[in-house]
Amino acid sequence: MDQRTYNQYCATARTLDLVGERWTLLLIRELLTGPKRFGDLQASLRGLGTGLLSARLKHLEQEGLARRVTLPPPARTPAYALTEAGSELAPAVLALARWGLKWAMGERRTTETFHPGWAVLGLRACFDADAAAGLRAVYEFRIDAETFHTRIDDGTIEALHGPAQYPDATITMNEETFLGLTAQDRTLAQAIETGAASVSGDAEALRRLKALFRLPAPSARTGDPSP
Amino acid sequence: MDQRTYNQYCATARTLDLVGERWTLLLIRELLTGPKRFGDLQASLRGLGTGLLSARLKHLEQEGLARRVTLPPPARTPAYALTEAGSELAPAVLALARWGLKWAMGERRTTETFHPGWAVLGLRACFDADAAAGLRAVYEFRIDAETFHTRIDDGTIEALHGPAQYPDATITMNEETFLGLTAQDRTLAQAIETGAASVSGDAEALRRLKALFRLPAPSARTGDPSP
DNA sequence: CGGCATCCATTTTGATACTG
DNA sequence: CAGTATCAAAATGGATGCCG
Repeated sequence: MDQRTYNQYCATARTLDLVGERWTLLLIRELLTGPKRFGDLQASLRGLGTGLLSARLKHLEQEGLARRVTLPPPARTPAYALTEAGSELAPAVLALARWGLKWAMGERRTTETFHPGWAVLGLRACFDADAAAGLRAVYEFRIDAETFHTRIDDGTIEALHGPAQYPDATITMNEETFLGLTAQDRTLAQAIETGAASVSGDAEALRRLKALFRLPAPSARTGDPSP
Repeated sequence: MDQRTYNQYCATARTLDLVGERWTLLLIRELLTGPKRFGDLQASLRGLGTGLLSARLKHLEQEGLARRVTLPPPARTPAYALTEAGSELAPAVLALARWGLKWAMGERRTTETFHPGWAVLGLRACFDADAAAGLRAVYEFRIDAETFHTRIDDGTIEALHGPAQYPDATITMNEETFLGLTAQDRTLAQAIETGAASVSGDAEALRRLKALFRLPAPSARTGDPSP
């Protein structure tokens, strides 16, 4: 919010003054998985027009949360990346995502768009650091046309859009199968058995994969008091 | 957002559909420190009109995040409290607050309002669980007319508006002194020395107090790339 | 493709007046 | 107090059209 500030000397309000406007946190969600071009951003955010996208990006740039970069060769096209300050919004975005996974997901509505790329952040949201103790591995996921990867290093995780340079293991499936996994309709093992998913690469890394990410058990929101 | 949904099958977007509208997260911030009456909420949120406040509360109620309660005797007046689902937004709100403490606070602007009550959540945001190992104590804070307290129990913290029933220690100061502490202009020890703050109660609890809360070092937002 | 400018219908909001 | 009703101002969404 630019002119429309909350005018509160409060850390939460000051933060929301910067990133609380419509679309802004979703824009940051997109950028948290790596630099994106203007068109990619717009394609991911149906309903956000070019004018508003442009204004939001300018605002983030002005406030030191994002900056324009030129993608390395051979792309050389302009893109947007988060600054350090912007990247550090990850804990907040992940907390919102975790809440949503538990309290707000349910069935996919027919009007809703979906991009496998959104699951990249889901990996971070569901990552179980304890389960990754002593593990060092790079996994590459290929869901339909989208590729992303995650680098686990002993309790830390990095999850980015795009292919990995040297993946230890690769997991491939289509979008429908992938949605089935996130909805916990079936497990990865089951998907592999039926041929809906395929894996390749380091056997040990693949064996440890399933323990790394823990989806919260979905709950229904009721009028019950807080415990 | 009611009609205006992002229409994305994504946990972050679904969450923001529920709580991403203007004022909503600040409303939840208020309720995270205990039930509040309609008038209290409006007083804390300058600029939020009665109409919008009413609409937001209705929306939160409808979505199972808050509910109307009747305050226990002798008050008996209607108020609003969070449900379990609403309370679990605390990690997200605290993450936004932590980000703001590091990247967005700086000087207080002359137009900005301030309520000591906002610091209640700050206590949770800055709480260092490790430093609280083996500690069990209730602290009561009195800043001008506002009173709040925090109950520490071996790595867990609860922070609520209002007085504590059996505080182990009490800390008293005025708003200006309190702001000086949060701005790290001086320490609590210094404030006590100059008589700006006073403490009473269990000496051991007071001795451990200063280690419990760690304010992040403020940083400036620049265009630097994320590391 | 990457972006800005413009126009316009619809929503959201802010501010204030008003009622039980 | 706790809200409802009302209205003007601002933000948004969608559709272009334009330019490098």
